[in-house]
Formats: sequence, C-alpha cells, structure tokens
Amino acid sequence: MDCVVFGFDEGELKLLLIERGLEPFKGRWALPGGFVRVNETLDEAARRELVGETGLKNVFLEQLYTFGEVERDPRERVVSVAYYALVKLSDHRAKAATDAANAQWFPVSKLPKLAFDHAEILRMALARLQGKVRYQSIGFELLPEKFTLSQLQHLYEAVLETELDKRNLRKKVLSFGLLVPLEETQMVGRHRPAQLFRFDQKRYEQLRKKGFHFEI
Amino acid sequence: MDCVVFGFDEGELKLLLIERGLEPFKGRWALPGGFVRVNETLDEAARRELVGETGLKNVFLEQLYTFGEVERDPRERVVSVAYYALVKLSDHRAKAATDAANAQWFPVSKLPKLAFDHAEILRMALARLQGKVRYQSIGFELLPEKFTLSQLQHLYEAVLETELDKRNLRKKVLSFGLLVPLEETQMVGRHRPAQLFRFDQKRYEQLRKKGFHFEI
DNA sequence: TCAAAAGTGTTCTTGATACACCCATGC
DNA sequence: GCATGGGTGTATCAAGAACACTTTTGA
Repeated sequence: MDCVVFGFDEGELKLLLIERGLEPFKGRWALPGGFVRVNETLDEAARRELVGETGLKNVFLEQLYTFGEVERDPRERVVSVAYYALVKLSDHRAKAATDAANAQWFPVSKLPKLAFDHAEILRMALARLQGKVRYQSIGFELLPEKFTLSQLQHLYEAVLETELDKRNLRKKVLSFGLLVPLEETQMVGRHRPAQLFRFDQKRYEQLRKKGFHFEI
Repeated sequence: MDCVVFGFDEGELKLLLIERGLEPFKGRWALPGGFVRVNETLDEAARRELVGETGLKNVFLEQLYTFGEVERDPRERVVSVAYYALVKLSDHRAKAATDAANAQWFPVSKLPKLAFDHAEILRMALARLQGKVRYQSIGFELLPEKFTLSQLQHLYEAVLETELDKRNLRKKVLSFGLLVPLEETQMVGRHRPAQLFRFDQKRYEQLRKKGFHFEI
C-alpha cells in the first residue's frame, strides 16, 4: 500500500515524502507506504500508515488505484494499492512536519525524483484531485476549519493550476448556502480583515442525498 | 481479480455472470474472475479472463476498485482487484452467449443473488458507469459499430435510469461532430427506417487532446 | 389508412463570463 | 496618506430545458 498525502499551505499544494533509508532507492524520496497485514482491511492499512507518518487522525482518505506492473519493484513482484489523503496542513503544521525525521513536505511544483513508480502514482493522484475538487467538497479537507474566501480561491487556483475570477467564485460558492460566516475575522497584514467561514458538512450531506450536485 | 462485464441488448443493460460449480457458494451466480499470475500485470489478468469467458477481444476494460475486506472470502484472506468491461453485445450475441456453458447474460434489473461481495462490486461498477457515461465516450463501447440515434438514446436511458428528450439529445450529440452518418439505414418493423451512424473515435481522441470536454 | 418509430425548430430560462471600483486596516 | 488585500453588482452571452407535429414505412 502506498499513500499520496496532499496538504495546502502558503498558497501551495504540497506532498509528504519519506526519505528511504534502505535499498532499493536508498536516499531517494518515496511516498509513505507499507505492507497490508492479513487481518486488516486496505483502508485500515492506509490509515495506520498515515497516523504513523503524520500523527494525524480524521483525515480524508480515499482509494486511488492499484498498480500491478510486474517490474515495479526490483526485488520481487509487488502489487500496490494506492490511496490519497488530504490533510489540513495549516492547522497542524508544526506537529505534522516534525513527527518523522525522514519525512518532509515538498511543494508539488518542486519535487525531487521519486523512487519506484511513485511518479506515476502521483500523476494519477493529481489527476484525481483535479477532477474531484470541481464537483465534490474535498477542497475543504485541505483548508483549516476556519478559512477565508481568498484562501479557498487560492486553493482552487493551486490545485487546478488556473486563475479564477474573485467575484464569480464568491458568488458561486456562497450560492450553495454551505459556507457559514463566523463571528470572527482574520487579520493578517496591513489591510482590511477577512471574513472567516466554516464549511457546513452536515448540510452538504443532506443536500447530496437529495441529489444536490456541487460544481465549481 | 474480478470482472464486471456489461452489455447492452434489447434496450436493456445486461451483466455477464458465471454459475459457480464449487464451494463456497456452489450453484450461486458470481462475477467472472480468477487469480493474477506472478508474471502478468493486473490488466493482463483481467483481459485473459475476459477472453476466456466471452471469447471477445478488443473490449473496453478499466480498473474499478480494489476490495480488501478481511472476511470477503470465507476460505482465506483474498484481496480482489475489480475491473469493469463494456462489450458490444449485439454485434456478438450468438458467440458470447454460448462460449461458456455456465455463463449467462442477465438484465441488470433482474439479477439473481450474487456470491461473495459481488453485489457490492456491481454497485460500484454501476455507479462508475453512470458517472463516466455522461462525460466520456464509453457509451459507444456498448453499442454496435453502426447504430441509430434511437439506440443511443435507449442506451443512455437504460444506463442512467432516466428518460431523455429526443430532440435535445440529438441536437447535443450531433453538435459534437463526432457521429458520422453512414450511407445505410436500418429497417426494423413497419415504420420509417433510421439513419445509421458510427462514432468517430480518432477525431474524438484528437479533440480530447485539445481539451475538448464531452458531456451528455 | 393505420400504427409505429424517425425526424425536425423555436422559445424561454438559467447559469457562465467578463469586468472596475470602494473599503478597512497597519504602517 | 498610502499600500495591501477584502469585498461587492450588472450586463451580456451561451447552453439547457420544455415542447408538438410531420415523415416514412409495412401491414
């Protein structure tokens, strides 16, 4: 099992990598991963690995694809079920960054060369993320609990690698009625403070059962 | 590996099932499947199984999901990579139906009880099919090479389980410029003969590379 | 001449896009 | 008072949805 862990911080999409201590690919960066035990499900294995590497519980986790090329591991035949995870990195930055000494967050735009077929796994995870973020609420899994509409816009711009119109995006996301304005504002820098919102997950689930279809 | 094989015939979406000859679930119907060999990829295993059961080459095949519940096979721990396939059933009806004595096509609306967790695998395959058919050209994989617009409409109606407006659907699919009208017409029953079309796969690939986005 | 499916246009409504200025704050 | 990002509305255009009658054939 391998796990593509995405975070969003400082306006950039980031990826968690582990520096390999053993051959093959010793010293190269790789996706966190490990072997599935006989008495645990695939999901449980992915979540166990995730907790081990990041210390984070309650993160979004979804199966991505299963990679079964015969020569993908030079040692022996290994089939790998890949997952991808979305973590609220800016809420847990300090913790997540330091838990594993050999783990590090890289901007997706500036990655080192990866071990095994992990570049291909990442490519697929990015494609999935870009596809799903437009019609599911998974974007909010990457934002802190309380966020501003500018943060939301920057997230979409980073993931989709495009520029978006501020007014049109705000109009659309607010029209869903899923963002709850909070009492607080966020004050950073010498300019007007920004309204904070939270995403109403419960209401989203209700609407989705009634056939509601979210789209950015 | 398990394989969800869909066909479309007589206006209905159909599923290929195998009657199990051995325990567990002896006598119950199951998805075609088998074990992946050490020196073949997952895709190769799925295609090998598909050729064995249907005798069909060149069918659409895509990985669906990997099922890893601990108790999904009562004998021992088995992880299964599920695929789904789309076959042009009406082109090959006679051949496909008789190749394997214990194989049979069932309307998706009238299925027997399935072995193992195959009902869940099917549920997921149906969801995938319903999702993808709207924005990819996979629908044509279920139609014969030459088809009428009514057949196309009935296919979408069967897969999506809705009714569609004849005029709006024709307007939209023809607007893509991907359906080539043929010289021939199809004459069935005592009414006006229907224009036959073929899907221009090459042109579709070209457009897709340029960012073209198909949607029903 | 009748039954049965094939084929064809227009109107209305909705949502997408494009676009420019004022506001609140810290320095 | 000025630099910085936060916040807001309207006009235009394109696509989706709703809708009914004529055409061609075989029996």
